Amino acid sequence: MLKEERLDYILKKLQTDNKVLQTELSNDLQVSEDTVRRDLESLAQSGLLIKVRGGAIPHSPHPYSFKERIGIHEDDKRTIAGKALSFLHDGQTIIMDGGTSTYTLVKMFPANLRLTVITNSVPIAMQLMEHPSTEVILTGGRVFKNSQVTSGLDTIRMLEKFRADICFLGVCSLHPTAGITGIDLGETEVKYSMIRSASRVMALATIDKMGTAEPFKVCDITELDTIITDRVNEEVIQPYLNLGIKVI
Amino acid sequence: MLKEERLDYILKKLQTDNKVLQTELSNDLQVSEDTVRRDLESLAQSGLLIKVRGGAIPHSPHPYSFKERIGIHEDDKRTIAGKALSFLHDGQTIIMDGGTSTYTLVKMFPANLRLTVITNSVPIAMQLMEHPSTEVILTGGRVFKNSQVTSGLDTIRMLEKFRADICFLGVCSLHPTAGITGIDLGETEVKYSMIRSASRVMALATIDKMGTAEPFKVCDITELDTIITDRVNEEVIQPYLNLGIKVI
DNA sequence: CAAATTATTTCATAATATTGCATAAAATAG
DNA sequence: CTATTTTATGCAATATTATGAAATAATTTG
Repeated sequence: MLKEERLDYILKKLQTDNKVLQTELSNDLQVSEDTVRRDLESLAQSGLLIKVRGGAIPHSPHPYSFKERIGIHEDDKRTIAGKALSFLHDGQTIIMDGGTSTYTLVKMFPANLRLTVITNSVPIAMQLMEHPSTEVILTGGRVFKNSQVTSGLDTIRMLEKFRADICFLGVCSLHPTAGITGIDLGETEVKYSMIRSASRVMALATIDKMGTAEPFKVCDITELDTIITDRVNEEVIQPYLNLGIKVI
Repeated sequence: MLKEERLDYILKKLQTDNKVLQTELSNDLQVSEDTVRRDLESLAQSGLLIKVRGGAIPHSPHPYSFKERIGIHEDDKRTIAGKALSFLHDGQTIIMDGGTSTYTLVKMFPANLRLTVITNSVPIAMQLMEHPSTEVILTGGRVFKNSQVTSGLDTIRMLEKFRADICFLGVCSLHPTAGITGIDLGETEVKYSMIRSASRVMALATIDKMGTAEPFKVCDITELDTIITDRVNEEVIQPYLNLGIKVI
């Protein structure tokens, strides 16, 4: 195995897991930990990652402040993203909302999937730069630093020009009667615009976000076609099913 | 077996396997490893693959992309960025073109600098996410993966709405009579639009880009106010000074 | 056509680079 | 503070690369 292959593997793993452990890598790659350490060192030298005791973490601390929630909910998000993947097919046009769930989904895109992705998320656009076969359209506008998405009139105007097959919404809060709600007025307006521009709307939400509400309303819950969540809890999801929304 | 046949075989194998090993090739082709090494060397010379210890790996999917260019001429770019910094003051609105020079400049922004930055570069927007006091406006549009910028009509329309104090242009080629030129029509159009939306235009260019030209024209050289370069070579810069352009 | 030139390839050998191991130093957790 | 884990260092084993000489093949030239 070439050294470059190892480096590649490490970077890919870092990309999906948001961290790498030397012991794990030593196992995966079948080389000594010394070699792994030296590999990490050289990657750190080129600024591709940050070496920490016992392993390494990605260089660009993305919004979804990796350092703070290392690994937390990461598995749940991958579960959700895995379910969402099954709805994606070559040739579709997809609107991708910002957020950690959608970001995880994008990271899991198979290399041969050929999509057109419309997004207002800077990290998602950045991520798709690596993807060989997606067409990326970024909506313009003012960039919000905490959520790392563009928003405002420009964003909304641009979204209005598209007609997508599916909109994947990263939702903050979901409630059977309060609907979909968020903590920022500008962002909720953009989300609503995304919903209007897509034939089907799928919300990605970990189970703990269901049944909660925030100050600003995006839309009624009935605007959703499907809710994709990590664990399907009968009790929690029944109200949504009653409204004719699929929950998987 | 002809040398060309061997080279062909190597490239095909590289395509399917994503790597080649010298030992393997030596076996497959029934020639010594020395010969294989020389073959790989010549292929690497023509930029068809990247030679690494023990074999070779393919060129990254988008050749000469932003990612590969980053790091080359890094010192020169920092010199240029350092000079450019002196023109920046709190409260200004700046248009930042894409490119590695402008990216380096953005990375060097002092933490307390309070700017409004309008850019079509995804990595620059991403970088400024870390910056505490800049306002970032990203122009929308289709994202080009090589240069990692948005371009197209949406980008141009959005740029038209702004009036910036300075436009920092990352130029491909500069020539006293041919003007500023680039290798992609869409991108040159966007650059022109940036120039029109700013009061002063400053080009960031390493000295080796001066006196060269590419197929698509951005604008006449006289549209520039200032050229910021790494080494001020009297002979090279004289034609620009004669046209009333400052060179520093 | 044959000799001479040139290019290509192999082999032998020396120089370099990589890797894993042993051990000591340092950092971390309990 | 001590036990444990991780990191750093030197070193030996191995693998890879570079170099020059010799052998071979291809091409040119008279």
